[in-house]
Amino acid sequence: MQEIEQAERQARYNPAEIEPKWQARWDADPALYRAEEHDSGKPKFYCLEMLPYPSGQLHMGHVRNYAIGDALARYMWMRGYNVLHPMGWDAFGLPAENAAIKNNTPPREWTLSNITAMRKQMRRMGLSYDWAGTEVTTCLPEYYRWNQWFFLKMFERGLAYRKSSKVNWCPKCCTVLANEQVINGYCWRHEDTLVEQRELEQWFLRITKYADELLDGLDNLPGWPEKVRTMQRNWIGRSEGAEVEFSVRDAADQKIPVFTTRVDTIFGATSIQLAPEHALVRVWATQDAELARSVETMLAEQQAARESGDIGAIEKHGVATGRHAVNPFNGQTLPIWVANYILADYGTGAIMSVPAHDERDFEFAVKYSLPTKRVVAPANSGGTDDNSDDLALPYTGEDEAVLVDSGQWTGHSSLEAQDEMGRFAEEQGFGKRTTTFRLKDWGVSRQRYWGTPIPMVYCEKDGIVPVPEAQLPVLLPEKIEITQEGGSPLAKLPGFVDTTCPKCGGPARRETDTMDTFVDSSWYFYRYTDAHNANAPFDSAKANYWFPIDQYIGGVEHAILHLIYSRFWTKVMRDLGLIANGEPAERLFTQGMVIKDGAKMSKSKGNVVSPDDMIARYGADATRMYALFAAPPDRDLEWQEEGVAGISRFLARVYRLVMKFAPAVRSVKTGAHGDEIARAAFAAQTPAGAALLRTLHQTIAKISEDFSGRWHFNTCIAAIMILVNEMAAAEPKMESGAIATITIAETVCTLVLLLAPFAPFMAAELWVEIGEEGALLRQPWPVADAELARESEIEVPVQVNGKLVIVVKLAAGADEEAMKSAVLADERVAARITGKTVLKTIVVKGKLVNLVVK
RNA sequence: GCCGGGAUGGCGGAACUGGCAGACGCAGCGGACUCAAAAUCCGCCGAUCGCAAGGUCAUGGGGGUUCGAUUCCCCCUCCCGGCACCA
Repeated sequence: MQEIEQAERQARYNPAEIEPKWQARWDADPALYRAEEHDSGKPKFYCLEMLPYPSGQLHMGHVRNYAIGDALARYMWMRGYNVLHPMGWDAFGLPAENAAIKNNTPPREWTLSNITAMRKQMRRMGLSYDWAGTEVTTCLPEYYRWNQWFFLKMFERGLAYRKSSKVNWCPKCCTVLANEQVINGYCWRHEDTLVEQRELEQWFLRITKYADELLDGLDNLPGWPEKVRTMQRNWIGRSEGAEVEFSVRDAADQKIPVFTTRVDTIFGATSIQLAPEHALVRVWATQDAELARSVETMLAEQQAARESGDIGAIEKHGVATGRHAVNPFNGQTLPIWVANYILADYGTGAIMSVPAHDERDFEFAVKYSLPTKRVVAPANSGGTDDNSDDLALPYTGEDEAVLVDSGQWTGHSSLEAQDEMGRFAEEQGFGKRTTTFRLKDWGVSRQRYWGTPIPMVYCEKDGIVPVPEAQLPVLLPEKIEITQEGGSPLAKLPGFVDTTCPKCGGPARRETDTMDTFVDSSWYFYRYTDAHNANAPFDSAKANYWFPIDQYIGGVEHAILHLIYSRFWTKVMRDLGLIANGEPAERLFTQGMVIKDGAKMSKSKGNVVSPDDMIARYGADATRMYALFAAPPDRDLEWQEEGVAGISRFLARVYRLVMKFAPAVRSVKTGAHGDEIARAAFAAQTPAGAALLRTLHQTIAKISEDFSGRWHFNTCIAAIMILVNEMAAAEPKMESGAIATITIAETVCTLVLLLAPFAPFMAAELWVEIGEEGALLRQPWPVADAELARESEIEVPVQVNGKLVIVVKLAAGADEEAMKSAVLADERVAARITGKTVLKTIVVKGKLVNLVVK
């Protein structure tokens, strides 16, 4: 009695004991999962998950992300790849400052202690990162000095520049935000805070120089999700068209360039519309009090709409300026209006209004009774249109549509005319064919403390002077008081601000803004390849060996932030000669969100589940395995704790089963698994043993295939469950003897290997228990034997008129004739077709038989 | 409005190139073991009619192609995400 209890206790699966033990062992010997030397001769595989912000706590989104990446990295190791699987910290940023204000803790201290806590959590999760070799922390001078170095390189090349412009200002962050960080008018960090517009002088990075390449490059990234590519395409927003210069009547010096994608409709222009912020409007407003008032109202209304959050809801309206412009194509005079729907910062801030062929212009023209002039007709109208038919306007046309009433271009197609008229404008000197982007340059100045100091100096004599490379890093001062009042905290530190001009040696002021933290994350993955290099951001040879990233895994929320910035940065680094490739990642995977009670798991919604709790209750293996099992990785995952308990039960079952067979496995000579002798022995199997081996090899095949791209780890784990169920059921049926023992040993050994990517702690533990030696990650991944996996018998569904009647068992190799006769010989089939005529027999080899009868 | 992704039992999901719809798990029900409970093991588990054998209906809705459709085509509804007066 006591002995039985003793035995039961020994066989009880206890992750709280197993997991910390292995965690300690892996920590002590990182060589178990460290990348090989570059010249190892193995193929390389760079597997990367997006680096986290060190908030202090891992959440389930992280757990899911890392469970995917870690499973892949472990699989690739076992497949014999030279794997780089690093982790680091996006360690600059606002929360550290907010914590400093709240708790009076220095941001550096707060951040570093959070990192320590989260690193511990990640280790507890059993994630296979090489901490000592590759960890990167962006808030350390050894890292951010290279941000400054890149900034100087960009400045040299005119890619970093300073300009005054309207910028997004978050009153809660007390800093400027990039366009990418404004979501529907709200701050990306403060869902309830509307972003204000302020006119400020700021540093910008010329990402627009790469707009074309960033866009076109998307076509060559088949390994990226279509969704992300589409989002980036929309964000970059390329429009090809023409810029045409209208002149202001009676004011020879005043010109109004307009941008249009439909220059072919220019003969139909009936007014010019300017944005309220347009430079000419400002000039005219000084001479026209009424106009000034109207424009002011317009701007105030926009401001109010922005504040209420629905700028799209404003009704279109405008006001005539009383001035007129001349259409250079036909000399026609058009009234100039100011309209609230014209965007100041897109194109030229001015448009030609063609009511007949543009929906917005049409709406506007109807409202103010502006004339509508048709100049394009559908291709099938033969181009003879005389404006008198009743085709519904606006007619926005198509490429083949035909121009009417358009001077020398009458009768030409829209598409032809667009090109011809653009050329004509160029020849005549009043326009050009051009391309406009929605993408704007990246504003990187932040009026905050916890970021990379921008390495620039302002000298009264020499103006903007870059800090010489030799003087890098410009260190971020440690002792500083952070307050809520806004403005750059560094500006209040005379010891930081006051410096000497590197050019003339005279007194000068340092730039006191810091860089956007998206700068840090734009190139961190290159640093992983050479994390401790003190002389360069990284060694080019090392980067070129590892890049591009073979598999990048992260949330889709970075589609137009990090993922566009880092593509830009990569292209800049390529042009600097640092790297060979212009794209950072060959393949990108965006995992779904973790959902609880119908909403994304988040602190603010109060529906978070703590990984620590789950680990304490069920273990890390069960927690990460559940994250993979509950849904395919690309879909959202509904968190249900009962599911974790289910996985935990399954793992306990595996543990007991393997422990039960462990003595038998140990008794089998190592090296027998999968070799010729064993295989010959399998040929003489009992049916139960053969069936088990068949399932085993089908499972290997299924999992291996999924790792190569489909990533449906939920079905991989289901397949392992089936194997375990079958093993438990088959074993009692198998006769005892050498063959059965070998079969069981083979199955158990392979099962442990198959579990290694998903439940690494338990796999490592069981690997030792069954008498194997050596690091599990260095074991070769099992290879499926097609011969063993093949079914000897198949079940063939038989249909009559497409409806299932019976299922017959046939030998696997049966040809069409054999299938047909076997089916017709079956009495149940015969009963179904007596008295009827078989019109047609459809036989799909190995699949089914369908009798069409009448 | 445009773009992308979805909709399958009580729940998460499976069915990969058109071929047995509901794998695997969760929850539930029944049983074994137990003084009892937990744990474990075994069985059942889409709806409906039927004592049963078996039948009928069923993958958001409606059409179509096909011997055969969760899968392909057309139309529609709803949900999630992105962009949104971009000229």
